[in-house]
Amino acid sequence: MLSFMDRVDAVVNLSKRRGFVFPSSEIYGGSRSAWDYGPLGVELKENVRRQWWKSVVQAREDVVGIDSAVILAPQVWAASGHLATFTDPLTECTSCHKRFREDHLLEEFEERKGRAPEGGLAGVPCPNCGTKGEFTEPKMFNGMLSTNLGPVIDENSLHYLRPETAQGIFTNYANVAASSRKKPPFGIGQTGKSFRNEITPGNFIFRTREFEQMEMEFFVPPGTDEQWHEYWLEERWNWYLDLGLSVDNLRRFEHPKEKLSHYSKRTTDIEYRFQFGGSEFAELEGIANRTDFDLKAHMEASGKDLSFFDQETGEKYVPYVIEPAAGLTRAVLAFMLEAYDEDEAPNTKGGVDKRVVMRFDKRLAPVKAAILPLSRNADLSPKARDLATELRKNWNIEFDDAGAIGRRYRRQDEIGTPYCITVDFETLEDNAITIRDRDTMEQERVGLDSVVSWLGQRLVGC
RNA sequence: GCGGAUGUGGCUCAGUGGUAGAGCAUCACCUUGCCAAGGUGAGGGUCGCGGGUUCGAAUCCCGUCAUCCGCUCCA
Repeated sequence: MLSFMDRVDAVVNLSKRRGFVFPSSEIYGGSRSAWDYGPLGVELKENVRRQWWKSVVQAREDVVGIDSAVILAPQVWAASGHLATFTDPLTECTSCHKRFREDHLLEEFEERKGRAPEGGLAGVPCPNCGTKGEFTEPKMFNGMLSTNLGPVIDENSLHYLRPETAQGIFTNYANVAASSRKKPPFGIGQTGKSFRNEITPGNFIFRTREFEQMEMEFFVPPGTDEQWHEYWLEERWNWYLDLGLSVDNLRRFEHPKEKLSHYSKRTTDIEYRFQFGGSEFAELEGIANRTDFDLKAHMEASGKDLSFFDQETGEKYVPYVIEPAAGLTRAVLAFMLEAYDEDEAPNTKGGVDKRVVMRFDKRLAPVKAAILPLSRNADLSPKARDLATELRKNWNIEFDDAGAIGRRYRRQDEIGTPYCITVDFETLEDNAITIRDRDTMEQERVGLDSVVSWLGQRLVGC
């Protein structure tokens, strides 16, 4: 049994070797703020995104999608509270060099002693080494990435890259509701990049300063918010299970009331068994009851009325919001870790060899099938290439005629290709090919005419 | 930002003052070959970067950069 960190190492190595994920800017030494997705990685990531979009947006009558800008008006972040709460005062103990949030140090002292420390920070002992009051001057640490818009850099040019996609939904709430003729309960989904100045990025693609989210804001009449919260928890939990995460590797985490975000009434995380830094689980997705916090905040700041008038009951209200906010790039990591497996395959000498196989759900597999002509024979190649061209109309297909057949099977197993199709000398006579299954390694003879329908039946929803 | 470790071909590493190496991987050709590690050959490295010592530096010294592991960041 592989340990978690061995599994992570194996996946990181496989990622680079086969083109899933590369260190960003590697030729200049790399930057751990972000990672780049290679030819297979981008397929996998887009497949995860597509499954989310299908499940949360397209398959539902009550949810529509949008794609908002990354850079919004700065007032948005003032109104949403991010400008205030994403800015933390950080200080460092000059003795042991641990960093702390100034406000946390003061709060903890007061909780313990029942009084404020004399002289502020100077009266607080370091929680790590006990040295009293030896802290650096607190520095403000802003969690949002900033940039300057326009040719002139001054206080008016300062803008922020979104730290969450959600606010682009709230600012478009009225536009979407009116143009799509939706009324609560209904939702707006969006996927895309977000940016946060994480203090410590790391652990592969788990925590990066540039990352991708899949968020949906579901607007409901106040009073029905708690039921809808439960509903979406269930819905999202099942989505991960359906795409192959094991129930043993998933956990729900209920945020303690006193530690909730500034906007939240209740937040429940869906966590995966990411055992980074000694922890058992870490967050994949947070499902929050944001109440009417955001819409009200934007009503007040913008002066626009974002309330809803219900014709049936004659009531006017500001909808409550249930937000399933998932990390796309974290989901990719979870699916990769879950898919990684080592087993044994027979070899030509009658024994068995170790085999690395990514057991992706077919819907997530970057390559759906590989065409492997048994030999580079002049009669086989054209037939094999024609088949590949035909199948590419529907799916992402690889063609490989280099090296021994066993080695080629191994290459496809390693990237999780569900089906390998061999074209052999018999094909020239019987017009049939052999399809080999990734997991069972069993083979089946299928007529060339029916390959498309054979695959079509097995690649439903891809 | 602080502490510790590391930096030699795509990967894993050897090489501790005298003209850069191995295995794996990649590519080409050969092999009628159905589950990797047959044959022949090829490509690929200013040894992280800058400076210093030396007749001579991957190797010694100084600086610098980057990565990895640790520090209440909630996708």
